[in-house]
Amino acid sequence: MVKKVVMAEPTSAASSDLLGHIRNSLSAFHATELAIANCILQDPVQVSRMNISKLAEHSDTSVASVVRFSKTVGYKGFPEFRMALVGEVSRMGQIGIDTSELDSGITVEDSPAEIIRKIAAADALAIQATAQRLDVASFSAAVDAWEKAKTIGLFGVASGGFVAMDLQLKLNRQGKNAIAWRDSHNALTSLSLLGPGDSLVAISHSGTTVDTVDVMQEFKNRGVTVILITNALRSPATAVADIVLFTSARETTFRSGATASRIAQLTVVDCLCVALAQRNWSGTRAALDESRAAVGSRSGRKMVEGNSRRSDQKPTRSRGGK
Amino acid sequence: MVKKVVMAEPTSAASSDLLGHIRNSLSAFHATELAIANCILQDPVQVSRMNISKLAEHSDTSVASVVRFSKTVGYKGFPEFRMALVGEVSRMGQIGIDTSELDSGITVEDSPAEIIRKIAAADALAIQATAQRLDVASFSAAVDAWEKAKTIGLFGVASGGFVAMDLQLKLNRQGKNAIAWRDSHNALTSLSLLGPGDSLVAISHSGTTVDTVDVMQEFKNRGVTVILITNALRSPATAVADIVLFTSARETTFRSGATASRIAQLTVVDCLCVALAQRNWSGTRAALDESRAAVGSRSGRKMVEGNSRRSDQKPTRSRGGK
DNA sequence: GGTCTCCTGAAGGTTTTTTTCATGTCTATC
DNA sequence: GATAGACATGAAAAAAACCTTCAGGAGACC
Repeated sequence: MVKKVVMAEPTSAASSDLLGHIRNSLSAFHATELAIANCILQDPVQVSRMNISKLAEHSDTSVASVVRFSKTVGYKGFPEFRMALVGEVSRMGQIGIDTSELDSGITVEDSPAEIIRKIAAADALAIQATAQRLDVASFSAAVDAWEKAKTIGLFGVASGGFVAMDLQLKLNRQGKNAIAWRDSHNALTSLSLLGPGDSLVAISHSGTTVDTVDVMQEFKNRGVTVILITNALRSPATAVADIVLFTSARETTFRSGATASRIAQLTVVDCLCVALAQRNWSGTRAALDESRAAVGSRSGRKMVEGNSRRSDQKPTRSRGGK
Repeated sequence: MVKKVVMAEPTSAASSDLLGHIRNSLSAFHATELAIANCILQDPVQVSRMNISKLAEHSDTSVASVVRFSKTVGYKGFPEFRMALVGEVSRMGQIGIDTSELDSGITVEDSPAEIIRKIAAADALAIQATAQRLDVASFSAAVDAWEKAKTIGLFGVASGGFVAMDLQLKLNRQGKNAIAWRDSHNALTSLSLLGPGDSLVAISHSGTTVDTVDVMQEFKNRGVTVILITNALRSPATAVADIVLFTSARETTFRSGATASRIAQLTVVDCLCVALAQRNWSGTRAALDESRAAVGSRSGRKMVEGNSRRSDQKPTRSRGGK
């Protein structure tokens, strides 16, 4: 009465290697089961989206056979099986954005869906690569410089200017004095706003923009700590900067290429701001902490709640719409 | 007016941040939706094994509400939703912490390296989740609208304004007429610049900014096609827009949270621009393409299967394969 | 060559999901 | 303050997906 000796443990939809299991069992399958198995192995992603009749049709078998197959490999029925397959596929998909594809860029034949996928992959990759390569020492040094600075100057041209302005917004929100300039004339006119101990952040993808280098040099001459955010390993700008933070966006064809870089810049800038906020916060928090310790009820290490000071945080629970 | 083209891509079982998306949208949900969402967030694993009636019962709602909920968060129906949930759960099980860590946010004790890692992870996730759930039909509709438009208006306040300006730069570079406004007064003063057939892009993370909604409404009254880029599932702004493109950035503690969203916005905007460029490009490039085809180097990797269920939707292009 | 076993698909029955519709609640407006 | 409209909600009917039963048929063994 026993049907078969295949079997995994029943109904464990979680972590078994379903596809491997099927592949291993190929020899034990009958004709129709084999047809179904091949369909599944050949394109699990597609199959995971089919309903039972689609799969039956696609494998030139019948609905009943698919049900039997599902049971044979160890599930209560087709829905169970499909859920396991979905889980498997989802896990597999997690592993790989294959980066080789990125270099090929976007072609005229690419569908909208493919465009989206490719660009998103490139952007996400840029962020991750940037985070990975970001030199922690330089990063900390930059935060130090910011913390020390009375005023922070920000400079970027074209799209880099938007990052600078964005950064100004973020810093101001923290109560930090910051001014963004988007052209060298304005920046140099305001030269006297910064002095020794202050800090200038220059944002330049290529690091070759003449204006940017000029501005950096002038401020540096005044004793201002110059921080550069750039994608280019070596450039006129890196030569001038005191602290360099590298983004790692790879250029792809068909796009201005700067977008991934800008996104990476934003991420870096965001990290810096959070790190700065963290310091201030822990500073103001120290007093509070001490007094609380004095009362003796010190329990939580978590900082999340309450005491929002001027910070832009929302209360943890109520998210969304403001 | 007519039906809006909203909602996320159907059948995407792969890697979007479903739970984060739900958590983000909590504030936009009604009572019953909230009950369902809480059930899901509280124990996704368990829920992923329930059928629709079990979930309805478990959340003290009705099956109809569960179906509506599934659609609201962007799936064609409950099975689709459950499959996505299964995928999510499966991945979480594999990686372990991952996304839950994001919610804990950044603590005072985090080292700079940890700050970088967490923020980068959040930003990268935002991009991937956004790409995954971006509705291809809406996306294409937006590109259509742009292609048709004589002039494109762009509106965003605060940091959304930077995205708008950035976008203007990109469009201008393509030779497309575009104007970015960063406050409603300027925008409304220039009302007459756009007319029927033209297009307005509004960028609003929360979708609740009064100025933005006002501007959208005014332009819509003039017959302008209004495109909205937002993170909020339901908001005053989504009610007005003709085409909605959703970003999926998860709010985290300790940060304004808008940064991940802004990065996602940039990615979306970049995709749109590339898609637009591709069309123009394919126009000028058609000849070349044909000649290439004549030589026979076209490798057809067409994806089969029009995936036709009851089509209450526009036949979006066949999705990209994997 | 006959019989037996067991695979196979079609048809019908059951469960699950979706849609429709009536009801109640909330909001906006006069 | 009352009324109309919009909208959320659940019950029930309709549709879809799924499972089981049953009869036919291919291959194996005697």
